[in-house]
Amino acid sequence: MDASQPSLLRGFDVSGPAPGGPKAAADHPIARVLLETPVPHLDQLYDYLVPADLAAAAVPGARVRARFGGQELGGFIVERTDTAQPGVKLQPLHRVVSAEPVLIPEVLDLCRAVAERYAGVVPDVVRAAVPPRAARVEKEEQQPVPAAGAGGTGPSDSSPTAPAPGRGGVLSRYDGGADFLGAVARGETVRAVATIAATHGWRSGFVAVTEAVEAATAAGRGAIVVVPDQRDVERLCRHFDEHLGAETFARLAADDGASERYRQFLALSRGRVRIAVGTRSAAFAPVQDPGLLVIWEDHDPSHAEPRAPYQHAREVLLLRSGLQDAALLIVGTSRTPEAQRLVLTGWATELTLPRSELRRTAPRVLATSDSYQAERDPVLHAARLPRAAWQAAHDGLERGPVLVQVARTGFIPALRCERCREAARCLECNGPLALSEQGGTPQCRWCGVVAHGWACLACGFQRLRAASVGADRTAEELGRAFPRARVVSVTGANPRDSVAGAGTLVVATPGAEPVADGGYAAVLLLDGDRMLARDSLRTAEEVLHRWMAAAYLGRSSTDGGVAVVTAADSDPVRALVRGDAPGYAERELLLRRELGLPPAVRSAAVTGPSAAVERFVSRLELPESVRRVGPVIVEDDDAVRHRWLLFFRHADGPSVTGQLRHLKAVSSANREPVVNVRVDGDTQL
DNA sequence: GCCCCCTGCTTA
DNA sequence: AAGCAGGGGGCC
Repeated sequence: MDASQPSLLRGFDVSGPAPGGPKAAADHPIARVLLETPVPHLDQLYDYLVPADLAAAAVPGARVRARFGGQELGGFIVERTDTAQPGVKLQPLHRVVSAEPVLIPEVLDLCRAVAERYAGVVPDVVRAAVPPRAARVEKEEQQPVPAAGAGGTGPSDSSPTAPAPGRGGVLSRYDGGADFLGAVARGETVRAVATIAATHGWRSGFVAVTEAVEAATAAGRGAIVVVPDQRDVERLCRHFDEHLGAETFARLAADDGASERYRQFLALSRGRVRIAVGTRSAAFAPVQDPGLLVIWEDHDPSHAEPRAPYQHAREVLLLRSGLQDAALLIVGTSRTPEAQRLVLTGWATELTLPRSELRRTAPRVLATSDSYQAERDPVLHAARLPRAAWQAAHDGLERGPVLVQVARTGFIPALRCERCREAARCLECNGPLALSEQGGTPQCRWCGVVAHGWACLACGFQRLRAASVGADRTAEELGRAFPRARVVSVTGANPRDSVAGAGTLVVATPGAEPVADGGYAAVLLLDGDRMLARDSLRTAEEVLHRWMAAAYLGRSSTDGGVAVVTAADSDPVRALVRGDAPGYAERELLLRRELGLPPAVRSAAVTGPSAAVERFVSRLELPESVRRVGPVIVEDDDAVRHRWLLFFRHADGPSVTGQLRHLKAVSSANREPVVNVRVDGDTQL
């Protein structure tokens, strides 16, 4: 038909348009397309010819399929233009999957910024940002968003309309809080870190989040709230249902199912609602003109994407805040060194609860060393209870429910006799037996002797069981220590939202603690020393958070609330006693600065086959100030891999990650073995 | 990533 | 001259 077309096409490629095939679109006949390929050196835009019959559907942001090399790939139209890259033989777009603009320009820009920051490829980020399509959903009538209740999560929480503590709201009781809310309401780009120290646990935090979201709405702008997991999504949505209205926000969570997720996504991209609540990928939600970005509990590891390029929701929101002039609020019951760094550099302001207010709302905290082994009472010994803790629980049960937080199963690698449950001891040295990581034969943790042919010293039985000293086991032991209490065991596998009443003893693992109506009379925090014994940069920070989160479910000291932590004196213990998570984060950050460790500096881990990694690292042209550490040998499934760690200043971030990205593209183009690059990841530290 | 095509070597 | 394996470049 159009004589000018064939010359643009590959002359003899039969897969192209048949002779006299489709004409190109009259207007903007070229589509620039982002292809869904994880290959680093293909991370760029490609031009395609838009056939006339696809012209109307081929809008920017639309999902398409196009021929690329020998295969057909999915992708997104980034823009329509009149001119193509010179010297390129254009292929026609094969199909416009849907005219729905799902990748909006602001989100694409964000994906690019994230890819740069994490030395990854844009399509990998886009995959997290745009949920898979559910064709049917696009055709549905535009109904009010059926948001929260839809998941059938049950009416279980007949939550007594949130105990909104204090008139005048939560945030305004924090120094700087009222100013922050005012600025958000005026649509200004303010950034703040708020560490909620208050009884009623997360509910106070949700009130604070709601206040901030309402301020953004008042400014005529949208808002995004990112929470760590499905359970928080449900809780917060319930809260929003009551305080903002069920039809005012979209809920983005993978667990709601593909159709529902896409339905909620469309409600945002089509502008029907402008508030999004969801898990980490909600940081990319297509909210129109977001004026406020919130991350709840930014310490939670679920905020980090487990797939390349391993972006963290907090950093995504930080980038988005800059790109879209949106206010940012980092809020939760703990303070990460990352958040503290933003405060210290002046990038964010800190919203602090005045000491007097803190004393009024916090429980009294006692620390007792974890010395139950020295106790003579066998019952307390079995339940791992120092006497002071027992006393607090005993008194507390008279006045209300009592919470006992225990380490998760698996934290305590002890073994017991299967029959009499006596702790299994090494026959040589009396040390504790434990299974190694992979299981197998038990070994003494003191002398290392392998316990072949073990027999119980007490009863002679020859079989061991893992002393899963988790919540269930502890509940059993505590039942004996408190014969008159009603003992309830709550874990991730056996969840429960709330409890009430004196005489109830709740044994829970960290994060699973139910809320008590009116607060717990006493909170016991057990297994502290064991939890602190793990070796990772984040251990103390995590443990302090777990303690804080549980302690603040207790009543305030003025109401007789008490929390007892059983651990040897240490920085996190002192921080808990003082109720000073920000102070702890600050000391921790200053220490990291001295040691040259994240988050005072940024990091990148380069892992892969030894030769490839060595070559990769040696080719990097890095600023002087970059510290290289390695190689360390890591083994996964019989493959020996090397890992180098790079530590670099924040100011050098763009040049270092740019270099890493460039080199990945080069080595991928050269077909060299794949090296894994992980920027600012935790797992190896 | 996958396809294609080039190269170089084989056998006749 | 045809056949086949191996590897590198291009893909819009």
